[in-house]
Amino acid sequence: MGRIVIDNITDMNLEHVFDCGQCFRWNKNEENGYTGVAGGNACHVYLDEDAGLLTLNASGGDENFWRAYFDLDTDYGAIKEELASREPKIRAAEEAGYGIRILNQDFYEVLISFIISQNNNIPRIKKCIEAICERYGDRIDFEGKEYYSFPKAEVIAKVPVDEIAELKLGYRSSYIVRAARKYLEEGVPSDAEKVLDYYGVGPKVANCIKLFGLRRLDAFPIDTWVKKIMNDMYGFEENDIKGMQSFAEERFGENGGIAQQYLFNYYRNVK
DNA sequence: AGCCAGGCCCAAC
DNA sequence: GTTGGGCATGGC
Repeated sequence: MGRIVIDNITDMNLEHVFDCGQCFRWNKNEENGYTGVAGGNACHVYLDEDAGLLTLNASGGDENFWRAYFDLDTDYGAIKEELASREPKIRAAEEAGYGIRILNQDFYEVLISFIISQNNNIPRIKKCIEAICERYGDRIDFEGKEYYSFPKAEVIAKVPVDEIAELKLGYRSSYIVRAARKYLEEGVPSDAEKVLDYYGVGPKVANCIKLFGLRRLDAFPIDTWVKKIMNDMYGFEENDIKGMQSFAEERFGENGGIAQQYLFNYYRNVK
């Protein structure tokens, strides 16, 4: 598909985009960029922040696809100002995580990925997802190397649970197959609250799916890290999930999910 | 070695 | 409606 160069890029930093826990299939490459797979396309991406140039070298996907995927038409500078005006203490987290953008990912890929994420750590989540892709995804040959798409729901839905369990997914194996089947029947939910109807999806994973898979930017996922943050920064007891949710609603509002990404990045990668 | 990880299900209160 | 044990696996 060749190279795509997009100019006028501001408020973007690849490390922060890919290392804030929203996606699992992008890794640093040897040319100071990142390589990953999205929408069935393998892609190398590079950013010259000073020049404001984003360069993509992908096996597929046109500029419109990648522009949407990387959320290039959202003004994050304005969002950061709005959040900080309502809750000044977030400024430090915004600065530490400058250039985070909420990717527009495929709902079903997000659904399966965050089912895998539960009670799991990020390095192992990435390994589990790559294992599923290599085993059940479509091979993508690109520049002499092999990549794999995220497997279609049609494929996963037919896999016996004990077979997919060979990939060391633990008790999540059955959740995954059941989720693929449900998604095949129902498609992308029209009501975001319905993600909770998936077996194996609880409040935290549901909020991740809403935020990353349905672009519900107000969704505020509370995991073990955010509990620590909310305790440290705002004095909440670690089991006071309701208090934290309503605080996020009131203080961060429609951009609560973006605020959460800054905070999550801040505590995992800085503090 | 032992605690913990982007938690959830289910039974028992 | 809330609370706590159990859960597969491996990173650190």
